[in-house]
Amino acid sequence: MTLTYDKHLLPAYDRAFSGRPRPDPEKRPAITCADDALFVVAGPGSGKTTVLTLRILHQIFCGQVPPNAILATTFTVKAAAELRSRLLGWGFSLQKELLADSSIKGVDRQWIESVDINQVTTGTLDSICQQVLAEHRAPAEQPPVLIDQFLASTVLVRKGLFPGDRYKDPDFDAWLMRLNGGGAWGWNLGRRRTVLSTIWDRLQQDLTDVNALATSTAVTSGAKPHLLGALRDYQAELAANHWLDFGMLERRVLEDLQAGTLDGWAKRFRSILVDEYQDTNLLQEQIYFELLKHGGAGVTVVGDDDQSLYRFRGAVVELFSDFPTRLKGATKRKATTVFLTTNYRSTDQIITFSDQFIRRDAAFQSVRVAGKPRIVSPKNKKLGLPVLGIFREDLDQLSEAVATFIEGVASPKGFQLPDGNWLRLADAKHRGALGDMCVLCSSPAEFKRAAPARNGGPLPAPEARFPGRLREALTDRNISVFNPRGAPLGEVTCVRQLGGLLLEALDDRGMVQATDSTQKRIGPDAQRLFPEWRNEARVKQRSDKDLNNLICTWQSRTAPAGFRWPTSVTALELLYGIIHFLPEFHDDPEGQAYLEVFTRQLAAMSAISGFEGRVVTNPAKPELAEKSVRDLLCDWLAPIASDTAELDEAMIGSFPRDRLSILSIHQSKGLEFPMVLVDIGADFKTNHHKHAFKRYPKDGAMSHTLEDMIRPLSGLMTPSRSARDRAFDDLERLYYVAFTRAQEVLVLFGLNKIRPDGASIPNIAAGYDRTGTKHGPRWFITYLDF
DNA sequence: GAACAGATGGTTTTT
DNA sequence: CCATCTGTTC
Repeated sequence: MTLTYDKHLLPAYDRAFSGRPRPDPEKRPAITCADDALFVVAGPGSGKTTVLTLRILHQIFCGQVPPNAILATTFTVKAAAELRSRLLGWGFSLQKELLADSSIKGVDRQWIESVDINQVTTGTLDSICQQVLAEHRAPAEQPPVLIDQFLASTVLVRKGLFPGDRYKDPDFDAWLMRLNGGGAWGWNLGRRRTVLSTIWDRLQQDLTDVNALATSTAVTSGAKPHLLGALRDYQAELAANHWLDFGMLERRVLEDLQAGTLDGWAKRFRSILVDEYQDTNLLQEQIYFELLKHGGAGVTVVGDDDQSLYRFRGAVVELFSDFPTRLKGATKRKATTVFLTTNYRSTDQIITFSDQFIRRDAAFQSVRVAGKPRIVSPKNKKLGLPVLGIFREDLDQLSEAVATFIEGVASPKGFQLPDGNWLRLADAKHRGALGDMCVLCSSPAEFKRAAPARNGGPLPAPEARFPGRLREALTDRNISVFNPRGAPLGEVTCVRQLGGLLLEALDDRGMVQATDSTQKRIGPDAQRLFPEWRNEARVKQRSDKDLNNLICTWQSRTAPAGFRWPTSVTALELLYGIIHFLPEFHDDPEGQAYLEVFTRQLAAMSAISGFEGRVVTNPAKPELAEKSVRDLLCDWLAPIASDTAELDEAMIGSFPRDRLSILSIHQSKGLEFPMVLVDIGADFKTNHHKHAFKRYPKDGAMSHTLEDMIRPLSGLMTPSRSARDRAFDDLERLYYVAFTRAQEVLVLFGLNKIRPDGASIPNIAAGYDRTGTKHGPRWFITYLDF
């Protein structure tokens, strides 16, 4: 006898999670279907992770698939962690309950006892590829080293852009600038590097190479030699060091799979499951197909084409929508399609609004999965409130109004709606209500980029954007904001203090910082920020005697009596010495994330600096000592100041309940909140062409231009839709994701100029379609004009 | 409907 | 900084 879903798994589920409703029957085929290729199209809030988890557990417990023969991948680190914790949590509970079922006997019982859920392979495809290459290499082969973004960037600049002053070539520069889609404003070395590395990554993702680019007509003849030279030199430098960057990592795994050297690994899988498949690129698809060709594994892909947001990373949504055809072409298998359309997340009003939004634009419908049904509420639907709208004349009034609304909703009394009813969140008695809401913006940045100086005068102070104004307005109301991405790292107070203390301790009086050779390597941002950091450090030193002692000891490099100052000491030791006096770095979740930036960046720079992140003190050779400090300034602290080092999303575990979170729509993917406020146009004062791409694109952006350039050279056909159409598709998906994060209350806000019932500036999110027609679900927006 | 003065605003996402 | 948008005036 084998165990079944209905007789064993569901009863175990009931006992394990008493009170939680069973997964509805709609999910049954997706969980239990034994076909060897399953295509699950899962709308927002339809329980994607539940289905994936239960499908895996069903395969293990009922299908007796060994856990180590299962591979489950997702798209982001965060999603991977979530899937793993759900899988282990449910897996152990169900295992325990199945063992408590005395009707399960003999070999079945032995099987359940032998199961070790831990052995399921989960992770992002990148992390899995990294592991595979480390574990399965030929005995004599040198293991490839995966390099991070910082090192890759450094190599690209030093080996790609600098040699022969390539970046100064007018033709090459003009071509890069045009691809970037902007003018000369803010066009600096960092931007040039980003454009170049985007091209490089795209070549990998589309399974093309530099040589193919040589035949491209999209590269001007003046730019071509420099473009090819830069990319080839970068490639050669990585090869010489046995380095792999992110894109090459997956490429290597694909090549090894094709060559058969990873057969031992590939053949062990009996089931491969891929979450968020709508964001898969050609390279990743080919890895999955290659794995399937190697063994008899079944495949399950889950996703929603309407939520594909990562074109800039090479995602091609057609790989998802055409999955059955593409799978058949590659492996002769026939996929079974299952739609999950019941949304358990949101109220009926929000579901209807979102559904009308995504179906409103006729030109969008042809890129959606064929025959896709609309998302619907469950039978016992919660009607909920209408979608609310807060629109005001200017940024000042808007931030005040939104802050007043948030304060009201989070208060025990609540906020009175136009119909007289009071809106308050369940947890309003405590400040916990703030954790039940979030503000979604296309960018959480609190300040605009600084405008250029006038006539050589001082830099004007950067102007606040909506998130910054909202923070001010909420601070006045005694509500704090959680927005770790709101300011560049170098502008965050605790980062500035820590950075300044490190600078003071390492480089007393800025002797190293001021030397000429240093100025070449420390970028302008760091040049500007370092003195400010030092000032803040001195203020801190004056307030803490012990901290001051530590810094002074380092400055003089003298040990207490009876000890000798070491000739070489790691900067990590200094870092931990200092944060001992700065409690926010161990107590506060935001602080911990910032500390992690310092340690990660130090580790990264240690790999390329001859001093390995150490401080050398050698009176006989002062130039060595100086060089070791310079390396730390240039490759450790300067990247933090210039925002090259980035905050790791995974370090921000959960959002604090007592603060209002502000996040980008991309960051909100996969999350849900009882109340969501979406910025559909706090930035748009005029119908300005410069921000048209954020609301009503004129034509494609860099990712679309790159697709047009590289896809004809790759195995993928040239895109059938225009760049402009693809830009619209992307924008509609973005707002669809934003709207469907809300469980109970959805609030749209912006300036009056984009107000849906009177908008004068074209804006996808306010009901326009790409032909210029304004549609509306606008009749059921309730405007809050208090 | 042209010409002018004053305002406006600058891409964003990740392994 | 500087191209382009908006509103006003002729």
